[in-house]
Amino acid sequence: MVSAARSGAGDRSAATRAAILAAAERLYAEQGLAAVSNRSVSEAAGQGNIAAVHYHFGTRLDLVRAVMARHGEAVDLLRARHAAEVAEGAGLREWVRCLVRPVTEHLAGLGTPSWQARCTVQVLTDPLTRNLVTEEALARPGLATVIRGLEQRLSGLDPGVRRRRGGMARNLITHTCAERERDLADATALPSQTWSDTADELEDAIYGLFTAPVTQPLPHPPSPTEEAP
Amino acid sequence: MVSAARSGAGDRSAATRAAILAAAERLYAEQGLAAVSNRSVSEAAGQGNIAAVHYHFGTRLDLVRAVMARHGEAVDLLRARHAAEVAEGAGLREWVRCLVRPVTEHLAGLGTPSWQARCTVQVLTDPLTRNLVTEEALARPGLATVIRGLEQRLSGLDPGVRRRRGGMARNLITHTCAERERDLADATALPSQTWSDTADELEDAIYGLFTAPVTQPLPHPPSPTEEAP
DNA sequence: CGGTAAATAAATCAAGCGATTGAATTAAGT
DNA sequence: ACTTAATTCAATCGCTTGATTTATTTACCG
Repeated sequence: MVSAARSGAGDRSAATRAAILAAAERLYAEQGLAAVSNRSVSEAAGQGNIAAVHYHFGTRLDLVRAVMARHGEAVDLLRARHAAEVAEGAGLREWVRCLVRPVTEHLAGLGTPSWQARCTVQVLTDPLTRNLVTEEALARPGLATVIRGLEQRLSGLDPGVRRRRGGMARNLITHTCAERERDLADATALPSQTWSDTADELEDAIYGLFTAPVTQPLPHPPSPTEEAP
Repeated sequence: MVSAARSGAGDRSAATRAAILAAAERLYAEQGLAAVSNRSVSEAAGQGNIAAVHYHFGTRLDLVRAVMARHGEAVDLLRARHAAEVAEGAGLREWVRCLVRPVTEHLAGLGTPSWQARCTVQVLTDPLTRNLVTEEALARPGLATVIRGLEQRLSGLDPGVRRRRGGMARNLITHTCAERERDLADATALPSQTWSDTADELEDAIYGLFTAPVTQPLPHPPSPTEEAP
């Protein structure tokens, strides 16, 4: 079906593929995954041909995979660079920065309006594509490095609590960036916040989240679902 | 079309309405809003009739509204009760508790498996229904009381930061509960955490989030999107 | 210049969709 | 028992979807 071909004809193909990916990302972000047909993606990509998506990518899931992979690598390269900079003696704050800045910097680099963050939320929320993303993300080496750095600085924390707070941090980054991206796109007025400001606030929040004192849960009382008024 | 009728025939109607709401909530949670047709909802509700949804609720948006309204009031009553208990001299921690506990307690009361939390995430993520929910939630008196209590305890915070951290807290509650609900539903093994444990961890996290030190953003440097390596 | 394969276009298929319709069923009031 | 209204059922409309197949265009390479 495919594969960028033997020769310079790949230029045309690469251009259409890029157009399709950009169109898909935008439509997914604006309308949600399930609401967007491959037809509308093809049309929005300027291809009068409604089968363009099928030709270049195959099934719908393959297209989603390709859309997500587009930014995944770039972000992870930024992560690796940040991780290399903090090196040895870094504290928790620096490792949190390694988690947040790569995302915001990448988004800043995309200009306004962008759709990546909102598209990510849509893909991450759709029950059929959820796993696809998380698996792909966890395979990134840069992320693994940062997670290791964070775990070292959080070794005092109960493993379960640490894991769940990590998930909260992920949620915070993902959805905060998506909301910020939406604000930027809708902004009729001038933007009051830069991506760097958003990163500052995210770092503060996640730092507070990780360093918050831990309440020891009581051993389960007889009925956990009811309590007398 | 509707309106629970003049007489005891309302029993039958009320029963089917409830069945439809339950089925819709479950399907929305499992498959996402846009992936679920009114037909499949009717069928899943045991109505061989594919037009049952249209008859009892009207359009698709009306059904979503009804599904969301089902739990909204119950949760807000819990919120009001919690707010009344903390009363005057309460600290930040107690007000955070007023934000978290009503949600987890309501979910605990639903038993396992439940779909409310995951359904909420789906409705909240779908671009067509996003606003519908947030507007409805902000009109609740209990929530308003709790927000007022929180703002009093956070008066030292910059209003913008306070507002955005509030949004983060909302994200944290919503998505953490949804993930927890999914874990509970999937759990082949025994549940290792109760809803009360989840509430403890959420309170810790949000308390840390609200009390985290605030980084003062630098006045914008020439180019915020690039920085030399 | 002509051969060749990639890329695009156009046409087709069964399936499912929302919405609406009118007929059959149910049960209450009298 | 019979009227009457609420509810359920069954059938229908025009439209869009994913997937596939067949033609047509494009441009590189010898």
